[in-house]
Amino acid sequence: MATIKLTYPDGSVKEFEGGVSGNDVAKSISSGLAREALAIEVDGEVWDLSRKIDHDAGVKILKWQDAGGKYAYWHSSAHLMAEAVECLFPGTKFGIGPPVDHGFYYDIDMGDHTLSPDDLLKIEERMVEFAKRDVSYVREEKSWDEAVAYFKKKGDPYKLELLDGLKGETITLYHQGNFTDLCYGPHIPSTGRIKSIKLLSVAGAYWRGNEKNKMLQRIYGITFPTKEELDEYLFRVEEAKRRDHRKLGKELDLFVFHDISPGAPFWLPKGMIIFRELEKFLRSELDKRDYQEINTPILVKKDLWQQSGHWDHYRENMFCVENDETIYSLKPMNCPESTYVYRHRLRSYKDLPLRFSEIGRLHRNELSGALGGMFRVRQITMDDAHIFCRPDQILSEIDRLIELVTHFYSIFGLKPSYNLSTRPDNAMGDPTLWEQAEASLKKALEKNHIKYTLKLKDGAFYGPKIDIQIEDAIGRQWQVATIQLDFVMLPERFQLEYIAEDGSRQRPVAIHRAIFGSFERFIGIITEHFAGNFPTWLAPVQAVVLPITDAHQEYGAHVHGILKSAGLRVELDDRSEKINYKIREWEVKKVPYMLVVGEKEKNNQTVSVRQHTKGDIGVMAMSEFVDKICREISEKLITS
RNA sequence: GCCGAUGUAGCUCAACGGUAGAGCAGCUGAUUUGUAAUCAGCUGGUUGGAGGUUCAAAUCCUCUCAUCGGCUCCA
Repeated sequence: MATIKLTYPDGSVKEFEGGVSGNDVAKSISSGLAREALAIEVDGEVWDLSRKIDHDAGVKILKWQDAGGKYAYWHSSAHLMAEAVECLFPGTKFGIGPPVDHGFYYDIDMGDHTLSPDDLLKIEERMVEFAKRDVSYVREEKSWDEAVAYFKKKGDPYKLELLDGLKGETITLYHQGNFTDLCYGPHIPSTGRIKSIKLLSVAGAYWRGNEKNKMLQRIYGITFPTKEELDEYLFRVEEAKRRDHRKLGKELDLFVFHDISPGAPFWLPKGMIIFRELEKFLRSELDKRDYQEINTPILVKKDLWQQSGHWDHYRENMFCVENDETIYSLKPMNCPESTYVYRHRLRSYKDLPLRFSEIGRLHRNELSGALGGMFRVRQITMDDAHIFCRPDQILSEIDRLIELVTHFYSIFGLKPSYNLSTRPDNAMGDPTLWEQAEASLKKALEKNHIKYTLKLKDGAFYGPKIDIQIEDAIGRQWQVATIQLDFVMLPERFQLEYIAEDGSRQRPVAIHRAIFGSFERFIGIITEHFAGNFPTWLAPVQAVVLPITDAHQEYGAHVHGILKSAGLRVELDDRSEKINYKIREWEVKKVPYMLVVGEKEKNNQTVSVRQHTKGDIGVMAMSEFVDKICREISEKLITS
């Protein structure tokens, strides 16, 4: 066979005989690499190591560290799990079993049998056993007819349904041990690579993600090449649990939920302080940037929603009440009402842009099963704004918004990432305007040196948008802010106009934007992000004065008074308890500063400062401490 | 809404057909303490709710509400 040229990631080119396998390529580089290799990338496509390469190509050997390697590893793990399930529960029908970001799952139909945690353990044990056999994953190409015949014989209706969508194509099957699956692959060389296995949970999932279809049982699992990596993963899961805002919210007296109003928090005094600080921060930033705050009714007649189109498309999510034969609804969005503020006066081109901000309380009747702590509530407080501008002002407005958003997240130590979504097929509005707007969004992102992911055709039907995700302290991504252009929904439906320079009536462009997304969700996110150790400016109690004995209460009260008049949220713990006891208690409450005062401090007019999580940071003059903490608060420093 | 699990004192959990219990918290008293828990006593529950089975139900059954993990949806 002819020789072929393979290009490595470093650009070097090596010649091989045609039909060389990825495995051979890995071996030719080093035996160590061959041991670690899981798959090979051939011209950007991930292949099995055993598959023969017969043309010139760019190649990269994939190991566990590579995303492609992990995916193949977990994909193969899913097959291993399926084999264990089939062995323990013959007759099980298989749906799909792909890898996911952290592990893999397989959707299965077991008829009447419901999997118990005990079953999971048994499956896990069997997987360990099968993995040890160290059998190869074998790829086989079959004609469509042969594949159909195979799964007909096996009696796997879901696989047959999948095959329906692959008519005329060459079908690949993968075998390992006694299990055969319809699968594109790729897979790792053999089951022996899978060393550490943990089945995590079983949950219902609709076949093909469609709620009209039958619900299958989905088993989630994860595997690793070493036990240490599994332990580390499980530790990270524990860490996430430790940070859970539902747990911390209760422990730190921030908020609680009650059966009496599912999906709506009761804000406790301490949580309300965080809420108010965020509002204060938001308002001061928006004031600097020439926003005008408005407030619109919560309860409005359904006529508004008929005009906005929500009545047709969003009605099942709206709470309605009837009064005197008129149907009202609690607003699920602020936007339609903001147009009433716009239309309050005839607007001139000179008035634009108009930036109306609104901290609006919304109600959305989310499905009961969708609720989850602060992350998904029915009563939402949104940091909303609607900017009405001329088309030629889009660029500068987006530019300002990007500056605002970047500034906001930097204060919290959250890393933003940006997605730009463009014109979908069902778009409404002038295509030229779309093009112009998309170009403006791009330009604004580029001007700010922001890398972004382009999501083609993912915009709303009324305009393109920039979605912003943030990454928290433990690497999780959250969708929060959104900047949406709107040529249609508000401007057209509500017939917004401004008088242009030439006296003609023109349509403004509306920009919908939120930064926190919602106060509820954002507070949930930062509670987990900071693990409850809020920066001093947000901390419900910023400092607490701890007199050592009753003899120091008077001085303690003096210190407390000074801090209070400096504007701090400070408490005095004058209980007759041991100092260790008090310290422990306030440490658990995650208060940033403790001021221990006893005989020495009283005589020298000082305070002994203990910082949360850091311990004793020494004795300071009172004024020194006040300066320190006040600077920390005004600069919104992150100290934990 | 769908699938599965769970619901016992303010919190974390025990009791799994036979008188509901512990730790923490709370209250009372003693203790006067130097950087993560002083001691003693006391209070606290129609076992989420409604029905049913049984001589007897926290425990078994039915319905319902809520929560959790997913699916769908989404700020």
